[in-house]
Amino acid sequence: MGRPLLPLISVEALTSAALELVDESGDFSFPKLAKRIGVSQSSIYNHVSGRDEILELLRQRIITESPYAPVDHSDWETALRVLIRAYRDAFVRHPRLAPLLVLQTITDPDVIGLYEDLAIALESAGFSGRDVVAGISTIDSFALGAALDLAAPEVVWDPPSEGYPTLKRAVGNAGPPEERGGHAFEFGLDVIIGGLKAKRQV
Amino acid sequence: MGRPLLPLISVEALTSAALELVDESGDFSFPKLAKRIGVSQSSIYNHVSGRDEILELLRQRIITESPYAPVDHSDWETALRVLIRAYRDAFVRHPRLAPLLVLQTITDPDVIGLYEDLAIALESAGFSGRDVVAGISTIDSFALGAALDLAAPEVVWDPPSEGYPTLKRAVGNAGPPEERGGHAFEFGLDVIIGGLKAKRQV
DNA sequence: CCTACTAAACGAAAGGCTTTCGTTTAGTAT
DNA sequence: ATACTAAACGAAAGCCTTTCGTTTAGTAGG
Repeated sequence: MGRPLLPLISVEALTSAALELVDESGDFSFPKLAKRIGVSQSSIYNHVSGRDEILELLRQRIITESPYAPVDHSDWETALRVLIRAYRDAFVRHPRLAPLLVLQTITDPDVIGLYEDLAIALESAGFSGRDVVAGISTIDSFALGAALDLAAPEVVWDPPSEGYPTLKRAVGNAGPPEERGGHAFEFGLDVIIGGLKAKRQV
Repeated sequence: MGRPLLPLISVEALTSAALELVDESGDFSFPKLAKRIGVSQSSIYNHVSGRDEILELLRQRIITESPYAPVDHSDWETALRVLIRAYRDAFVRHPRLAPLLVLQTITDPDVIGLYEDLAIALESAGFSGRDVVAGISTIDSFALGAALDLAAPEVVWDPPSEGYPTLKRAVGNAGPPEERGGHAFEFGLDVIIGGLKAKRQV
């Protein structure tokens, strides 16, 4: 077939198709990606270096899809809330992407920029030295975990028939699944902010 | 070859070999597993149903490998600290296992028992209704994130050469990598406990 | 004791995946 | 005009998980 008059593939189209596949089936592959765009598998390698690069493109796509307003670092609490919420919101629309990005090293500047803002907010909260990194780590764990929860809402919340009375009662009172994730996030956000406030004063 | 006089494969040996492979290379596969035990790939299916079952066996193995003492639920703060630490300790010896278990539905009763204990501790802390589930969710996110951090210590902490001054300064002050994970966990644990304390009084 | 049945090994192969390589053709620059 | 690069293709290598039929060892029933 040789080179076509107009390129059949673009990085943007590739990213969009991959995101669609992930939203629909929880994963993507080169055969399926190629089929959806209407090209052959091998042609994709003319535009990206491989699977990992596509994963990083997906991360960048969803992060830039839900931008956050410039944060005012004089109010560290509000700043932190905005940043953590932005991180989580990125995954709300594409929950099944979260598990795929866990194993992946972050290279996207937009994402690292978010970490930079987190570091600034923690410093203006009064933390310094290794506590800043520890704080980022804690926030990162929480936000990633919240995103994973969205992808697998049924994991823990359906205990076996025998035993576990307290857990079962709690789940029974937790309300519908859609609401649960949202409330859990708000609750956890309050816990993190409250905990940082308390620790700051020590 | 037919059936041997003594079985060549046991579920325990299978689990041990898979755990070794994960510790060494971050993953396992049927060909490598079979080679290590000295049998053929297909024979493994006489003992387990497939890959997912092996993953659940691995989860159970590391959880039961680091048991926690029975918790005294009259002291909810200590109880929570013990439980969260137990969860995290399970992954300290096998950090590369964490990413593999993320996508996996939890079926192991020992693990669900840990969630039951978490629910009891949160109730005795004064939480009720959907806040109990939200609290478990928050703790779960944090513990899982901490385990993932152990597996990928370099993930975030290597920003590009240009920009990101605050993040870079923080990383520079964070000390050696081995120490970093430990300190981050202790910091986060304090944040979570402190945040729960503060929220309880509202 | 003979006969069925189950358990546990095997090899072969189906069908998935990522990636590489050589080939062909279109555009671009010297 | 000639070389070089870009972007498509098919074919294939080399992984992976899982299934299937075959062979043989042990076990239970008559």
